[in-house]
Amino acid sequence: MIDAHVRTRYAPSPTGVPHVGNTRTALFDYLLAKKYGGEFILRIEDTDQDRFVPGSTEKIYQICDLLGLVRDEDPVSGGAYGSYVQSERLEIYQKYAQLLVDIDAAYPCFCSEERLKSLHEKDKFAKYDRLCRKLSKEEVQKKILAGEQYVLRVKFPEAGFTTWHDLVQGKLSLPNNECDDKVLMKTSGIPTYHLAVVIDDHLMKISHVLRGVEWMVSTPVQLFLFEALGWEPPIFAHVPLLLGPDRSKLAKRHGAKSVLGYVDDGYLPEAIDNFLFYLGFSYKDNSELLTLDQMIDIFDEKRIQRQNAIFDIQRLNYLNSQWIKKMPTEDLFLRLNAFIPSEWNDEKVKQILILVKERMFTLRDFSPAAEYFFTAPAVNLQSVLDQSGHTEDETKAWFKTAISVINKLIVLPTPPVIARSESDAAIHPGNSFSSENLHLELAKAQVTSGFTPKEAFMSLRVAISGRSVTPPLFDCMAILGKEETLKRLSSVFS
RNA sequence: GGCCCCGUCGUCUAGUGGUUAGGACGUCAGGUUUUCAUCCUGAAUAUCGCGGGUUCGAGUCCCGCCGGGGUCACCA
Repeated sequence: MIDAHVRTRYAPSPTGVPHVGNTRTALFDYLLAKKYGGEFILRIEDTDQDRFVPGSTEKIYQICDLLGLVRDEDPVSGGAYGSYVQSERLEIYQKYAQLLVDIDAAYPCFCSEERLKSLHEKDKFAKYDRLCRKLSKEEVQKKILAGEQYVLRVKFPEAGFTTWHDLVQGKLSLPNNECDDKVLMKTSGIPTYHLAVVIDDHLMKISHVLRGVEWMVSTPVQLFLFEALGWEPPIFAHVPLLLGPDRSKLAKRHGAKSVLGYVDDGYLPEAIDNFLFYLGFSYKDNSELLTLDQMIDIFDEKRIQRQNAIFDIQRLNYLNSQWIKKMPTEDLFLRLNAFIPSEWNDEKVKQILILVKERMFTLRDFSPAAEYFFTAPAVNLQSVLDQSGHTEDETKAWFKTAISVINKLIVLPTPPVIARSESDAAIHPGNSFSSENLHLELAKAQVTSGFTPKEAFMSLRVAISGRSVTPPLFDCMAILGKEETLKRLSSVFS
């Protein structure tokens, strides 16, 4: 239970489209804020001008929108503590950087890139040797006057431990000599993460910093800064990472996609939310379909998993297929739009969807499973014969029978509704062209045909669809319509 | 390599000293079906990373080891 007013923030860098691991942290940020009736804030951390990728900020908004992560404050709609873009807050950082120098918590460092590089060449894991920390005020003054370039480094304690209580990790205690004097301000006058994050989190009144465990070991530096500035630090919560199948931090090389990529692949945002939630959290058997609001209720910061989770696409597939099945056909139809040719008739698509949704894992599965309804397949006689198990003449006779049976059924002005849809046979009298009557009449004919049900119906299936795997045969015929069904059946032997 | 975190079926996990170590995904088999999928039923898969303790009793507590991960940038 948390008493304080909760304000969390998702603070991505616009260095590309964040992958799902990063997005999961955003989900947890959102959940924590909403669980306690607080605010969820989006801040763009664009202090690395070199790695900036145009367009990423928009992609970040898109991802949040898709997943339903509603922001209370962000760069677009603003808020009481803006700007929410770090590059627009440079004067603020400069002011506090100066303050840190004044209170002797930071110092200018004139070391050249070459010197730093040589330090690392000698020892791959070398820390900054704090050379400039020993410079006298006069020496510093002289160098600055001489126009020497410098960065600002934190004057981090050389000994002792930094201890804090992490919401997820529990009590953490790191030896101070493991941290060196991190750069706070680059020569460009732009702050590094360590400085900017502390200032922003304080100024924006962030109560809980939820971020990936990769930040755990740099927390002492930030804690030191909070203390130096006389500010109350937020509560830190370091959440585990998402790992690729090879167990290393999920990355592009694993084919790690962004939420946008998965949506493109036909995954529903609802399923992605659900999937991300279960990766690192458990509720019942971890397979129930949960809405965002339900996740808010269920979420408990104390129960966030501590071990890294491996991204398993099969679980996403499962959740996605379940969401597809659960979703009303009308709603699902709306989602399908981007995945089907625009010339396909809406009503027909909906009818097919009722049949096909049971068999879909992603929205992309629809189109290949539906195309023969719109385009007559090329059917070769041999494949029909393979299914019928009879000679060409016998098969031809069976088809003739089937055709005449179908011919007797009358097409009503109302569309032939398939068996599984909301409508029922009542509005379709016994002699009408409907799935149910097709079933009844063709089954009767099959009995006297000398064909087994399998032979009789599989051959018809191949004839109308060109394939041996389709939804129930009579439903398919009903959707195809009497005319088209007959056309396809007769064309086999013409 | 130093430091830190983690370690229960392939995967997500339940488990807070006494359980036949449970569930779900996946896998396999059977049932249903004219096919596939759905659905239903069932099965296999975990010497709880390993080794020592503590205890009448340990997945649960302690120690050591091993394994995995993270981090050690004027990147976040």
